[in-house]
Amino acid sequence: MARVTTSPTFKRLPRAVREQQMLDAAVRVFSRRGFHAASMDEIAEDAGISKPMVYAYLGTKEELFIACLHREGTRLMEAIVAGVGADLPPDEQLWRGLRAFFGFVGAHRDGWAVLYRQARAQQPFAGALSTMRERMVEVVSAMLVQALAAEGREVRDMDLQVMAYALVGASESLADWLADHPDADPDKTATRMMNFAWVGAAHLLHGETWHAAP
Amino acid sequence: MARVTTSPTFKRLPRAVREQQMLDAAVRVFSRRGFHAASMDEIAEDAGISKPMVYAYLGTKEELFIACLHREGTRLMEAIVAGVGADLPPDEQLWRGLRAFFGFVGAHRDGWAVLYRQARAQQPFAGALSTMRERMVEVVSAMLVQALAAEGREVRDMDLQVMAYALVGASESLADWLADHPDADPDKTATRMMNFAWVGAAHLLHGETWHAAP
DNA sequence: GCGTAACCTTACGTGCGAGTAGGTATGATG
DNA sequence: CATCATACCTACTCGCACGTAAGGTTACGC
Repeated sequence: MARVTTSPTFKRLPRAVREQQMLDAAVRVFSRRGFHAASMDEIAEDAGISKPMVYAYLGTKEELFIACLHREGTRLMEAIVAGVGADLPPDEQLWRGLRAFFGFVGAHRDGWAVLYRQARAQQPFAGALSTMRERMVEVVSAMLVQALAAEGREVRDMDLQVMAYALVGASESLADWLADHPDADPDKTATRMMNFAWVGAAHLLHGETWHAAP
Repeated sequence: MARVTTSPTFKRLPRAVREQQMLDAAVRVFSRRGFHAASMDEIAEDAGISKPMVYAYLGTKEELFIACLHREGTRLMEAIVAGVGADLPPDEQLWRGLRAFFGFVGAHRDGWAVLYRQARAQQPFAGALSTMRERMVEVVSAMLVQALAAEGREVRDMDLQVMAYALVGASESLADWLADHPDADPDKTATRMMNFAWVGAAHLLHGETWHAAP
């Protein structure tokens, strides 16, 4: 033991910085290996640090994963709410929301999308994720309610909820597709989603098409 | 060693039967634990058999999982193609397809849905699953092409593919929802999906509604 | 009735990876 | 310069679960 320490090629860094580096590494490794197959050793190595540091700063493997989930989730939410204005017409709101969403996923392909896939499958995290999804469904539902109010119509709560769920689900699916196709264009994907969701298949087939305002 | 064998409460069974029991158990355990957290011991115990039997009949853990995936996937596909007639009008085709799909998921809640979630997340199986998904997208695409031909229209291949993808994705999402809500009714879910997919949000909001033929 | 093949078991070997013990450098503060 | 906290490391322990060796027991054909 007591080997001469490796030449101090890398400087010491304050905790906050290292934590971010670790989270970056963790997201990378979790996304390419999956939660269980990812080893703490690999994460530590990828972060350019040794394992006990990870335990010291971010705690156990589960806690680390939760931290990843939390950071990425927050970023996504912020990206979306930053894009969508509150008192715009519903189609414009939806369009901006989708645009922000797919833009974000496109910029964080391997990071976010696969992390999402992970959380959905692994038992302990399903809860944490579904909370986030609930929030998105809430947002979409609210939007739909607003649109309905403007029309003077009403729809049963359940139907609305499920519709919002379908919308969110379809978006997640296309996000997966986007994450797997590096050449695909986020904006184009958003436009396609918009057409599917807003105009509807039947009217799409009749030639009706929604498009972004010029 | 050489303990007196446990009283032969359970008879010896032919291979084919035991294999099915093992697959049943495997689906149950994989779905409630996730691939990695599931142990071969637990699967064996759940099947009422000892571990080496599982290895003898179905092979390694990965192979076992693939076998589950294969059986469930085949069943689903059969359920769907059995339901949908080839030369019906497109909306009727879609409706029957959705009905069959949600009916199947409703009947195999914990089994199929969670298994699907697993395969999507775990590295080695993503391929096997995506093959199946491709087939479904193919089917849906073909249906859309047929519908378009009837209208004398044309759409770029890419757009069509992505639309089919969105449709399949939205369905999978609602299937997840269905799997998590034991009280929900599969047919009702199918109807909601049909409304979302066929009529489109915009026209739904204007009061237009698709419904099953009486 | 007796061999042979299929069915089924208990009881391991083994490797990998989560988590930890205990110690070393380095910078800030008096 | 002492001293204290923070950053960081090497080198372990330990349990879990995959996969297997080696052997028992029932059925069935001849």
